[in-house]
Amino acid sequence: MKLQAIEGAYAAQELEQRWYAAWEAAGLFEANIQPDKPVYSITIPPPNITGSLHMGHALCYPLQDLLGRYKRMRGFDVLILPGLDHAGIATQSVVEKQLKKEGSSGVKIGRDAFLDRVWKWRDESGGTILEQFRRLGLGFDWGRERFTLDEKYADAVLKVFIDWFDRGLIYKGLRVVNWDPVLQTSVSDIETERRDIKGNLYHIRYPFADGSGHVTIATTRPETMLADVAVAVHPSDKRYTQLIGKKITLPLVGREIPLVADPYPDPAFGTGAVKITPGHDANDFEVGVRQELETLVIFDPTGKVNAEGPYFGLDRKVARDRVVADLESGGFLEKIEPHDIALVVSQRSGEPVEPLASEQWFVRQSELAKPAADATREGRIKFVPERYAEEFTEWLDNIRDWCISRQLWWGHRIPVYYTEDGEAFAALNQADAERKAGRPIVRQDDDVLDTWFSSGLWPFATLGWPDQTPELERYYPTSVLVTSRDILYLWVARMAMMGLDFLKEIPFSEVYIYATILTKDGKRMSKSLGTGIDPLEVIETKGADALRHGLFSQTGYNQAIRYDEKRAIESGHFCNKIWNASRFIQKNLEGYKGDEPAEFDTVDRWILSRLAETTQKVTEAIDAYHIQAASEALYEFFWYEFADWYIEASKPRLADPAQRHVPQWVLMRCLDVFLRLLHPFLPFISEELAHRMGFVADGDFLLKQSWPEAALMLSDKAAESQVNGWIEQVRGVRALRAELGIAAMKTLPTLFVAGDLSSGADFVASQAWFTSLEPGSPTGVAVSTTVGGVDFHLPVEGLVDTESELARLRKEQEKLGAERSKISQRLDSPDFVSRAKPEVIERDRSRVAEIDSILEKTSERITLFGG
RNA sequence: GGGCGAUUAACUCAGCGGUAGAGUGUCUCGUUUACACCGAGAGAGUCGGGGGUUCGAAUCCCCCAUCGCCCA
Repeated sequence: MKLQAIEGAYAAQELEQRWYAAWEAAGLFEANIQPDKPVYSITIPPPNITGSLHMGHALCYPLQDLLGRYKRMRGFDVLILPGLDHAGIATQSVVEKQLKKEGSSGVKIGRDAFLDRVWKWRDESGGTILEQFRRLGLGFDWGRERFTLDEKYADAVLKVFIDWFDRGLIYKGLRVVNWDPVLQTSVSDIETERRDIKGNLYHIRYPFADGSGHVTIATTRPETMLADVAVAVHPSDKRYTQLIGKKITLPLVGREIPLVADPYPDPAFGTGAVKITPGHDANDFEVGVRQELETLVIFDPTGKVNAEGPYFGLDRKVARDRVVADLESGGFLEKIEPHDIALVVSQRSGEPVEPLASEQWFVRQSELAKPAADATREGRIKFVPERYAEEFTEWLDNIRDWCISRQLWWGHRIPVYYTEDGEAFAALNQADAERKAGRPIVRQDDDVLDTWFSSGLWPFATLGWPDQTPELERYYPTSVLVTSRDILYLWVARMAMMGLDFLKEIPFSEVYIYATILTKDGKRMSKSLGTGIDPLEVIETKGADALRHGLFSQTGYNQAIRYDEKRAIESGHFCNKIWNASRFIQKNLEGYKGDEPAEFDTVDRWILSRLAETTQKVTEAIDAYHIQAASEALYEFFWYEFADWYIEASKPRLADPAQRHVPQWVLMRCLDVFLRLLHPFLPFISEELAHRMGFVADGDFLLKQSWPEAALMLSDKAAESQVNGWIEQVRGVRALRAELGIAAMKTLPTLFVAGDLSSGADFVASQAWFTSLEPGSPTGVAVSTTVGGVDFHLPVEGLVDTESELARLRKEQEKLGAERSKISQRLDSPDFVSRAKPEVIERDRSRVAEIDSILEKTSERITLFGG
């Protein structure tokens, strides 16, 4: 055993960087197919190549690191495969912005040159986030890093697309999609956000063509009336029954449109009559399909009016003002009411999304979703917390077809090739397409696939699929997916569907959804709002271990965490405590040989038993993803039991050469086991101390040590309850001292004791800071307390203020009296005595007896002080 | 409109049928040969409100309120 001195205060910075380099150099995180071991695998949620570390990452990835380290120590063959997502829109925007600065643009330089430019950006600055991951101490298999646009990965994407296309699951159709007029592409639902804004509800009169009056409709988007094709009312709405089928002359436009009956309008909303604009509203589009109406689109891809006439070329915002003004001057505007609107905004551009009917590629979902929903219902995919399973299956059961085309260049280009007459073939390349078509191909589809289409293949494409590689064979299905709630549908559901469809097996058996990190006052963390906290800054100032622990200590089955810097500071203090306790042990190893003692004292068995219990708790809590409980168990054991009591109690014994080998061994044993338990949580400080204490040899690593087995450790409940009793007694005596203003830790000569302390005398005397215990009562004035059936008398001749001592005793009397009456009330109830569990009744009875005995003594003491 | 979550000490959060807990902050005392990033002690809550189930409810059920998230 080789010790390296522990000196100075704990300083995270230097040791964290040093250890990460050593771990990586030693290939510690590489998965090597080890057939004799059970498998544990994770393919991490690939961050965007444009991403930079935020607090969500600082929780998500350390959680996976924790699980991986834990499983490795438990003897699993662990693979944690990292990688990056090409992030279509985000990346394209970054490069477009660069070009704009140079006075250029994608359109100017053309598709190929643009893509070269993006690849160049990716090689130079894409993926810095993976470097930042190393600062967090993440033990991922960097040699197996994957990227969703790798050549091999792209093959998997092609295969999936072609397969689905040939099976008729992929189709092209006219649908209303979320259109981003700035980025000029469709965006998926997840790429949009709702924002509640104050808007208006415009009531507009639509006159009947025959001049017989009008119907008033209410709308929040008057400008879209240019594309109206009907007005709808609910069939049961008596106000309109007589009018159904009449023709309406659309104001400003003059087109004749019908008044139709459809279940969509809510009679209670507005006037009950709704204008129908299938080209610019998803609900209206469905009405249009049902009512066989045509679809008009009046905005071009940039959001400007494309219809000939007075509004041509106006931006949609300007068009609204003009349309409203014209309606007003035409006498069509009945009123304008303030109205709250849930505006849908594109996350990427911040621009309100334009619902726009356009030709897009879709994947039929119901047939693919069913196996995923069934797998969840049957428990083959388990969610933690469980409540997400229902949410998940519900979504799958009501799934809508998936729009997979994006009007971008950066991504997997849709492998659809067209013949001159417009027939479409999905193929690996043009030659393959021509072979399939049996005639020349004139062009490939311009669009690329939704990024989620490729990331949906992540758990198996990263392992080499469609080839049947040894990795795929061994590590699929993966063990767990750790992810956040907001991509449950868009990513998790797709992986489940794709994995089940192509590999006939679920991609992961468990999904752990961790909490969203908010600011300390409960707001969303966002860079644009300036409410974000940079994890790297926390690492710089407090250490990655402190950051990890601060977040872990709040992570369980909750859905939100308020991050307060105080948590990381607190965790830093914990690190410091561990550091200093280790230093203390190291300084007290004189003559230590490392042999297990033949006999232990009660206090030794107490702490060893607590260690076993802690091991058990931590293990169970990790298995249940209740990381908070595991962190807490480690914290409480180390600080409140090991440091506060065992180390303190060991001091007198360490001073005695005849018996010091026993506490030395116990201290070392506890620290050794504790550091192993701590390692998955705080990998750096645990590694550093395990080496400095000589638990792990040079060139070896804590990660290669075995996880402690609670079942093999000493458990001694009798010792636990005995020492817990002594601790209570020490606390009672200390409180007495404090009441009298006697300094803590200032050793006093004698404490008188009446009652049976058994072998706890030394413990109580030393911890309550007395030189010796003497049986019986002192002759002079004393203050006294009774704990656990033992009376303690502290002689205080001349020290005590009679009045304040009387007050103290009366307060105690009152407190005990209140407790007694509460319990005896319970015991007096026949229902309680006949129905409650015997041990509960027994506990109450003995407590009443104890209180009575203390009360009796308290009265005596009051009398003694002349009360 | 539907669903989910939260509401516990001044603040941040545990506990989730059997005597209300922690950290931070507050007050008092203390530098003792691991640690003042420390130690000792104290004070602080009718566990959001109202019903119900139970011998017993912070904990289970129902209703309501407030806040947050998701879906429409």
